[in-house]
Amino acid sequence: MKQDIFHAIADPTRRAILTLVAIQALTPNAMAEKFDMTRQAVSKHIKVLHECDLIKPVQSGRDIYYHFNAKRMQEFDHWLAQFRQSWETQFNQLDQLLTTLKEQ
Amino acid sequence: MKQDIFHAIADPTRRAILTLVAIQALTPNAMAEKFDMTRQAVSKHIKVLHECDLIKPVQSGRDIYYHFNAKRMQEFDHWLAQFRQSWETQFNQLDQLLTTLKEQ
DNA sequence: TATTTGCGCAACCTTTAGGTTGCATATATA
DNA sequence: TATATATGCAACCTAAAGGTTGCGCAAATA
Repeated sequence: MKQDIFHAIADPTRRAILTLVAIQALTPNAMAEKFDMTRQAVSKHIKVLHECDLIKPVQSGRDIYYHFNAKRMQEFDHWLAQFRQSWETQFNQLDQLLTTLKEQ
Repeated sequence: MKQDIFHAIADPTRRAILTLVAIQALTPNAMAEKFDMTRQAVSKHIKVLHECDLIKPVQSGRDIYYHFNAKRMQEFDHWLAQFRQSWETQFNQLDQLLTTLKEQ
């Protein structure tokens, strides 16, 4: 079941996991040490991130290192693109307002 | 209660609302016409978006026009920034790999 | 003034999310 | 080989999410 990446990043623990693995690939146990919950709870979050391809497992003996998948993360950037024009417009309008106020 | 923007954008209906109001400010009724659910359900989504400041109400008689707040959406952009370096690195590595393969 | 219309709030219901514990399996190690 | 360790899966529980209907209120309109 391919999960929604927006749902995936909605959870703060999952965002923290992404931040961690973006720096360095980690095993589930290594991740679990960083959080105040059981390893199984962390594993559930890993599963969600894995199912939507934000992280990728690399097996090494009995260890599994999960790697950050930048390509997938970039989809957020693409989604945001539709709003960039809006915020540039809004900020220009704010600039103009401030300039006008300053001139008075 | 200030809501989390990550939670706010996790719902597909709310993302659709954001796309709509980024183009043009709309009233709850106007939004509700676009979706296959009751006005009240849409209103709940509006409430979530409003509580986390992604949209701003402007009263006009008994109508309320909700405007997109680009500034708030930009926070999502800032969060993404921490991963930009990762994906540039990964893409460069991919480029190098492809170049190496081509040379062989 | 009486009525319609736009909106928000509250109560309720069902599904999903996120945590727990327990167990099975595969690999590493004594 | 026996044991310890890393991981994933399943069952279970509670809280929250997302939908519904019904209601109240304020503004527009007949």
